[in-house]
Amino acid sequence: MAASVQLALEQLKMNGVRMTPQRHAILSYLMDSKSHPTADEIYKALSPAFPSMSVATIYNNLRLFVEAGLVRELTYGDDSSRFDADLSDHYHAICKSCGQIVDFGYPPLLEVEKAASKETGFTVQGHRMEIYGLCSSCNTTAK
Amino acid sequence: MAASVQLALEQLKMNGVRMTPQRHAILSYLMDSKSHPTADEIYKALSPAFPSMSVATIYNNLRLFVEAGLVRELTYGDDSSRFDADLSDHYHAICKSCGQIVDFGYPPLLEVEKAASKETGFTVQGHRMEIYGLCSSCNTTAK
DNA sequence: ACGTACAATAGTAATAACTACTATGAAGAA
DNA sequence: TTCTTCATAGTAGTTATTACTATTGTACGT
Repeated sequence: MAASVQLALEQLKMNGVRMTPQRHAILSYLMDSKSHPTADEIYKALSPAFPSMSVATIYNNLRLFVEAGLVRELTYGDDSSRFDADLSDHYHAICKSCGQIVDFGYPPLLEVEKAASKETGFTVQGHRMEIYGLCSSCNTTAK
Repeated sequence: MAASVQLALEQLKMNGVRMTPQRHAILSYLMDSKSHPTADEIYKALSPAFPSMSVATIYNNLRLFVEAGLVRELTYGDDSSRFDADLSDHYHAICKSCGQIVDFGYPPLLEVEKAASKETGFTVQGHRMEIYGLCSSCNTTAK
């Protein structure tokens, strides 16, 4: 885990991006976390270690990571963006009750991309797919 | 088209929802439009006919329609929500350059829902899928 | 090690989408 | 027509995110 953070930062350094403690902390947190945190959650999580860190720094770095292709931004419905540093092929299942996001694997939907390209004339670059429902714990708790 | 607006409003009336000119106009506009407008676009489009209409009214009614299942809310990335009154089974292709949203048909991805349910333990209620890329006109214009 | 250049940070102000609130006005039943 | 109640307009408030600027810190060259 920590190794790939180093690797990612090396890769950034090539483009004139400097390595700062804050940047390192944000990326590490994202890569270690499986919970697809929001900017605010990252802010709160790192506040103890960086009491003077600004929210703007979080946003700046998240945007940087997204532009560098190290992190993916998820815009799920009503509230704030979530961020995912897991670049492997996977999709998300989102609980409508508790908001939890769970990863699941499935072969990429290339068929759909092809069909869409044919029907719309688009040059397809990618797609996004999510499953909505109730997670197992919400399912047993709620009626 | 106009007939189904009437039908929809009849259906709403059963739940104590009144039929107002503004409400009618918003729903008609949505049902006639194929462009998946934002709240602000609807506001601007109806302003000539309803110069005194409030943005709050737009949002109130959109929420009402969404809760009644007459309209679907699309949260595409950075900017504001878009709304779609086409309830038939279809997906969206979104141009990364101009932001245009084009409908395309494809059989519902029930296989994925089943697989996700099996892997995550979710009770699946639905899914969302979009294709991202360049529309045909942006593709020829841009390099 | 030291100095320098320039990117990054902190802090705050600004923006934008959306929601909450309240007094007035209109739908629709009796 | 009259009354009840929901809807609207207008505005103030909230929240996520961005813009801006002075200061700080990184990393490269020496």
